[in-house]
Amino acid sequence: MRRVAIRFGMLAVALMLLIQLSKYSLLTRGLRDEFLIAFFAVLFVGLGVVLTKLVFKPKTKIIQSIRSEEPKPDLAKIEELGISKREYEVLEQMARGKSNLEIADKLFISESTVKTHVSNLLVKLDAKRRTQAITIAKEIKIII
Amino acid sequence: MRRVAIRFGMLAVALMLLIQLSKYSLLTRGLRDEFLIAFFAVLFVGLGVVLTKLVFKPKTKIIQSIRSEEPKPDLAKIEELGISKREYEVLEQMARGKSNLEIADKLFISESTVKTHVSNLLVKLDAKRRTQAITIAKEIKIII
DNA sequence: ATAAATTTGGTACTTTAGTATGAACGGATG
DNA sequence: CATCCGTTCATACTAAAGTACCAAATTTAT
Repeated sequence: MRRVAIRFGMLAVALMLLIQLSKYSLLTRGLRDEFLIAFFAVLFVGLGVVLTKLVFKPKTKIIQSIRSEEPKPDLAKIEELGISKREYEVLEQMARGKSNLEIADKLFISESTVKTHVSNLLVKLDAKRRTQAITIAKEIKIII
Repeated sequence: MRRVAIRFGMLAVALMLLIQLSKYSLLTRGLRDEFLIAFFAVLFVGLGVVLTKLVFKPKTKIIQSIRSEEPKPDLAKIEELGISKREYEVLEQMARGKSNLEIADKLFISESTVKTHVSNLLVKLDAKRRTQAITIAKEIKIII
């Protein structure tokens, strides 16, 4: 990346030197206006490069912003489907591979209640099985 | 790639033209040295900025490279766990919310065979349920 | 070619998952 | 205050998932 700038600078210098050589002999005179300008040209181009790199350097933030696009559950769609808080909690545990009994223990409710919630979720997500409910929920981004 | 070369060529030509202009231009004749230097300083700094932005612009490619990090099933881990091709096919269908019968129909085998494959997968993935197998498989990145 | 692993399939069984239905409780709302 | 909604739970049932054990055909490797 940086090499490109360096190479360009070196090439510019070499180019201008060739121009000078083609027109005048280096031996006849010392430094001349063209050479001075060329020197400053390269110098300030390099300065511009460094400045730009300093100003536009936050690449990590760009990456972060890209990555932070996904971890957002679509709250609007959750409401749209009429999924309640408790149902959503069950859905989250379900998506983590928990059984009905395990979910019941974690949420301090009976397995019957979990079954009710799961059944409601299947209807609301238009799924036949819990595995399908999970894939659908991830597709419509109501869970991550 | 080719564009960079073309732009470089064009910029080199522009640079030389500016050198020539500084020598013979009617516009710059009456101006003093300090002003001239300042003018070129700003000009070339701007040139450096433009150049850098052109050279370092491939943001889309960076994004692609970031995104292309994930869609790679860890083939090494699949072998490590001793998961066969057929078992992996079953795992893929399973992760898409398919039932054993649906998987059987899709892979042209009996439901019994699917059950065998699923059971083997549960052992190899150290899971108690298919939902857990899916989450584990995604965690260790053998499926996307 | 023989051994080893994969793939396939079956039967019989246990365990989860899911459905249907009913009921009770509390909070919010008009 | 009556009603709707969400949450809770139970029973009884059907369906699907998963286990265990066995067996044969096929592929792959040695």
